[in-house]
Parts: sequence; structure tokens; C-alpha cells
Amino acid sequence: MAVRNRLTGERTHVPSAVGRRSRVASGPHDRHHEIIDAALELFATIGYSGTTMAQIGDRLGMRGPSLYKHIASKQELLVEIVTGMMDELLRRQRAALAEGGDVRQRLSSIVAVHVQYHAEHRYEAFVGHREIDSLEEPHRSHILDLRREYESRFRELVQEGRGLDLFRTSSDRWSSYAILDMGIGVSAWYNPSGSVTPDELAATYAELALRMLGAERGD
Amino acid sequence: MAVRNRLTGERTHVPSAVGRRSRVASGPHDRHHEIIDAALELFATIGYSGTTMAQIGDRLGMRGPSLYKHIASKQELLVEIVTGMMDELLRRQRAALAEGGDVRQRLSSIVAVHVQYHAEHRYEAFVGHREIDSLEEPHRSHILDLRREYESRFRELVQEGRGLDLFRTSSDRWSSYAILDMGIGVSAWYNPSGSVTPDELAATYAELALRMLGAERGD
DNA sequence: CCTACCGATCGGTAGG
DNA sequence: CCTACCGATCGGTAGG
Repeated sequence: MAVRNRLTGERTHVPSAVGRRSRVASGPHDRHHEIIDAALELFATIGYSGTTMAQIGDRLGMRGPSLYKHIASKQELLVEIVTGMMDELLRRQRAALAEGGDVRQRLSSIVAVHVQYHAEHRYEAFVGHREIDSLEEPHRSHILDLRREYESRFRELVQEGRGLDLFRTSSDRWSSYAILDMGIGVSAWYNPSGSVTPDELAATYAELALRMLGAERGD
Repeated sequence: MAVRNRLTGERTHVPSAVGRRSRVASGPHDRHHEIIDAALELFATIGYSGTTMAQIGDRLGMRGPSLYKHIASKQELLVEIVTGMMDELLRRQRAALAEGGDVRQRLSSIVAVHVQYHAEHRYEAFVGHREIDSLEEPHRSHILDLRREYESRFRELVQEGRGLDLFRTSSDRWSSYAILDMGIGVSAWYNPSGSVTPDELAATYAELALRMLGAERGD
């Protein structure tokens, strides 16, 4: 699908994760997953309320009403995308923290995981951040709770590092917001056809974050 | 109007820039400006396509169709908001660069101006970044051109500083994107009722940016 | 998987 | 500034 790079304005053709309109040689279709995938790209490029069921169906070679044999509602698609994104982010963050190390290493790890996800899954991340207010209750409140939990880890580690005199920064709060937001921004401009891989970018950003906090690499 | 802080989930009451529904003691209304102001808050909180003309009218105590005595279309409202935002950002950036100084001072200045605007005018900034794809041509292309110009200044200064060995960073590109995005993020969480002023936050972020680039304060 | 169609909503116009 | 209303579009249902 054609997507525009935020900074260059260039349009890039990005293949879908699943074969589109390939009714043959695909075995038993996971229609539900295909629908989610098509909806994801449309939500990311033209927004949730800007996307019609007919457009989603068109991606799979069917009419809008036919989608309802596989899904319950348009809202369900958004809920699955956003909860899937937050669950995966939290899962990766917990795994990173479980590896231990000193506070610089742990902070570096959760920054890297944060950035890597936002590059690898830029559509999920973009939609997950942008369309939260399109979620109906109680889903919206649930996601906001999960996000607060996710974001608090950054601030906690900055505070911990400052308590140990390993970081020198004027404010735990603003610097943790800055680190979070620069990672979120990646989902708006990352180009998978470009020369940098998600894990290279993750390493670069982890270094930028540590330097911003006034720490050198923790190893 | 009730707005939600991205990180805390708290709702804050924010007075509009112009007196709402105050038909008396307001002198000759600038209806056009009042409509823009009401539309801005609605676009920021529920999105451009999620906002109806009836809702905008309701903010001013009138019906949707009555708005068309003062404006041409809903699209016109968005165009004015977004072009006004980009023009002001570029104006402030040029003024900052015109003050001169070494590359550290100039970079610090454009970061401060960037962050200050995104805190002071968080709604304009938020809408300006989020709703670009809601703009019809040729407005969208025009805004993208202006944004490219605005963003290129950051990268140019990072390159210049690195050429002079004043900055040490692995990539001009990623670090300038990081600086830009952490400033843009401010518009999503800044709370004018909070304890930090836009210019304090601007100074803090300028320091974070310089430290991220491996430079100490340039003065 | 389809067509036909519903109820609701929207931006905008007509004509005061 | 209003009401009445238009043409179009939308998510979703009925009934094959």
C-alpha cells in the first residue's frame, strides 16, 4: 500500500503481511486475521473514522457486509489492534526488565525495546497512539491504564538512576517524557525499505537516551 | 473544555481563548475567529472528521447551518488552523536563527522555540501534526513543503555542529528526528494548569537536546 | 459470499 | 440567525 513518509513526503509501496486477494494457494484463510491486517493499514493511513467497511472489504475482494460473517463490528477491529499493541509492548518491556543489569542497562533495554517495536510495528503503534479516543468504553479506560503502567517504568528508572547519581538531569519527569515521545515519533516516519533496521535504530536511540540523561553506556 | 492528559488520564478544565456564549459585553464579535477557536478545540479532542458543524455551532450558541454566514466550509477551518500553525512555527524559527550565535546556541534556540510553541499552542500543534491527511489538495502538499523546510533546519544545524566537532553523535538524521519528535510530543501531554511554564519547559528541552548531541551548553 | 435496504448522520443549500 | 431539507454516506441487518 502507498504510504507517505512524514519527513520526505515520498510515497513507498509496502506489501501487506498477508497475501491480498490471493484466493488460491493460500490454504484455509484466516479471514479474521486478514481483515485485521487490512483494517490496520487503512486505520493508519486514513484514520479509524475515515475508513469504511467497504474499503476494508475491498482489500480482500469482498463487499462490506460480507465482513460481518467474520467480525462483530468495526469497533472490534480497533479494539483488537490497540489491545494487541499494548499487550505486546508490555510483554517486551517486562522481558527486558527481567534481564536485570544496572539501572543504565535496564533503561537502555526498555528504550531499545520501545523503539524497536515502534519501528517493526509502526502501523500498530501509530494507530494505538492516535486512535485511543476512538475506542468506546470500557476499552478506552483499560488501554489508558495499561499505557500509564508502561510509561511509568521509564520515569521510575530515571528516578532510580538519579538517586544513585548515575544520571544527572534536571527533571525525571520531562526527560522520561522526552525519551518516550522520541520513540513514539519513530512510528510516524520509519521506513522499512530504508537502510536502517529496527534494531540498529533501537541501539542508536538507547544511546541518545542515556546521553540525554547524562550517563555514558552502562557497560 | 474538558481535555484528557495523555499520561495521567486526568481531565482538566481549560477556558477558551474567547468568551463562549457571551453575547453581551463582548462588543462586536469576531465570529470568524470564534468559530476557528471552537473548531480548534473540537478538532484537537475528537478529531476533524469526528467533529460536526452542529457541535461547533453549539459552542457559540447557534445551529450548524448558521456557521455558513461566516465561513465557507469545514475544510476552510482546518486549512486556517494548520497553515496558521506552520506559518507561526516558521516565523519563530527564523527569528531564533536571526539572533545568531555559535551552532550550539542556534540549535538550542530553535529547540526552545519549537518546544515553547508546542506547549503554548498545543491544540494548534496537535491538530497541525495529526490532521494533515485531512487536508485537501493543494493545501496538504503546501503544508508538507513548509514542514520539510521547518524540519530541515534541525538536521542542518546538527550537521554543522558535527562538522565543527562540537557535537558527537552517530547520526545527524536520527538525532534530529529525535529532537523534533520529543518536542512534538509536548503538544500531546502539556497541561497549562500544571506547574511548568512553556518557557521553562523550552529551556529544559534545549538542554536535553544539547546533551543528547554530546555538547555542553554553548555559553 | 451476495444484493437490497434500514436508520442514522453528515456537510451544505434554500429561502426566509 | 432560523427551519426545512437535499444528496450522499455510513455501519450494520435481513434474507438468501
